[in-house]
Amino acid sequence: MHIETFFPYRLAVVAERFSRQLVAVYGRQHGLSREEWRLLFLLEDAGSLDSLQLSQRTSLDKVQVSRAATRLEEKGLITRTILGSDRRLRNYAITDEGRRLFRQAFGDVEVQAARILEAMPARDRAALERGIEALDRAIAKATQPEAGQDGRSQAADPVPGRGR
Amino acid sequence: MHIETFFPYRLAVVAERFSRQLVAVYGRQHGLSREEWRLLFLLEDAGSLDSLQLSQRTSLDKVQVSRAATRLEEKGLITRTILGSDRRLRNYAITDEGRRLFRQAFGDVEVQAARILEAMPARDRAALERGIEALDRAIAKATQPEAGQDGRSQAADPVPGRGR
DNA sequence: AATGGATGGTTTCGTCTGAAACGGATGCCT
DNA sequence: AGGCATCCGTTTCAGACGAAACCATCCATT
Repeated sequence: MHIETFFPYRLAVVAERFSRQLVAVYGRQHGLSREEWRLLFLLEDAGSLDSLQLSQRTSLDKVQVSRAATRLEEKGLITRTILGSDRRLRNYAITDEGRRLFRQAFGDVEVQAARILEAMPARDRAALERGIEALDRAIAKATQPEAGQDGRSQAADPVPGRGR
Repeated sequence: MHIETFFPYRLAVVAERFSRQLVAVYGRQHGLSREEWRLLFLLEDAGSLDSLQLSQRTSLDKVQVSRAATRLEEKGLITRTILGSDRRLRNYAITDEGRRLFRQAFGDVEVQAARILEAMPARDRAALERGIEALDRAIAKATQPEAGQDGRSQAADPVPGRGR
């Protein structure tokens, strides 16, 4: 078996290479870490989110959110307030400055992403999008085998769910 | 723009989720880091490689190789010798113990990968493979030709071309 | 052969990361 | 109300990482 043809390796390498092209933009050029970028992305879209909503919509765990939010707050890009209804929770909101920075960074990232994706034939691009969505579903399916109705429950659970 | 529909985000999240399913096997279960895993993979295939051949065939940089090789040597899974022909170079070879461990880990990883990929309809799987290969080519295409406009030829390609 | 520049591997440094520990806050149960 | 388990966010700690500095070796030129 050659590693170059082992699909999981190909996927990981290509995905990382693509990601690096974008990190080069929002990271090096606009000074955001990956987590900060994602958090700003969510907040620019929603304006304001509490931590429960946030954890539902990100692939970030609570530690990552906490650290990214600290840095974003220090930079004045978001505000973080304790919720009155449940003082364990936080409400995150994007500031004008944060919105301004994000929009600029997002524009640049979009350009870079488009530059790469438009170098693909349209059919390949469609195949990629289709394949990624299907893979996502397959992971969910293979990871949580029960799914209720058809009763074909796979035997022992070999990999405890990713505790996020 | 919702982050959930931003393609670069989708790709990164899904690829990482897939990767985690495999790291859970060769990592948690067999005690290998990602870099150790890749190095063993190459060496099990080739038996023995010098560092030049190795850098052509991996996405690992020299620091990662050095560190992973140190750990693998400590564990007795590979040997590392200085080449007589050029004493700057190293020759890496897999040991019997390394081969044994890798084969076991590889079997387990393959099962886990197949469990997920076989949960996809065959056509989606084909689309995914096609899309990934095309994306790889598109990244190469969109990043290489930038040397022309820039005046300063900034040769240093961070990812040396994958020989093929 | 000696010098200077290039090449390859290792080490160092500051930062980041994940897992676990921690501490505040809430809801449940008696 | 008082315990007690649970839930959240933050902090801690040890290990991992990337970039740059560093050291050894080779090669080209003289």
